[in-house]
Amino acid sequence: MPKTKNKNAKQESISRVNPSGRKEESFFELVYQVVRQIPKGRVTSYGAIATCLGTKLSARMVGWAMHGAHSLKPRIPAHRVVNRNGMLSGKHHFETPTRMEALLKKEGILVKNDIIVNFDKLFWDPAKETSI
DNA sequence: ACCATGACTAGAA
DNA sequence: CTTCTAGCCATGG
Repeated sequence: MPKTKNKNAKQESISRVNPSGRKEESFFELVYQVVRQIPKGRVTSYGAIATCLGTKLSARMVGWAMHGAHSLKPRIPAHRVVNRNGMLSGKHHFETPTRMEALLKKEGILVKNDIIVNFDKLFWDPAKETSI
C-alpha cells in the first residue's frame, strides 16, 4: 500500500468486536480487562498492556484509562501497573501517595524509592498470559 | 472538526 | 552517565 497510513487497520485491532455479542468496547474497558487479570503479586507495564491490545504505541492511553478506573467495579488493581522501569509513576493518583506502595507490599512486592524490587522477575506479560 | 491533555516510551543530545 | 525531545493515540471540551 502506498502512502496512506492504514488508520482503519489500527482501528480494527482496537474495535475488535466482542464475539460474545458486546457491540462496542471502549479502549478503556479492554485495558481494565487486562489489568484485572494481573495475578496477585505480579506487576506489568503500561506498554505491555498497550501492546497486548494491539496499540503498543499508545501506552499513555493505558495510564489514562486507569484514571477513570479508581471507582469502577470490580476494583481495578491499578497498583499492579507501573511504567517500564518498574517505577510507581501513578502513585500520586491514588487516594494517598502511599496507597500504591502499601498495596504492593501487602502482596509481597517490595518497593524501594518508588521502584519495584525484582521488577524483571515479577513482570507479568499480558500478551502471553491473557487470552483476550 | 480542531486543539489540548495524559499514571508512557524510545531515541537523541 | 543524565536530561530532553518528539511520537504516539484515545477521550473530552
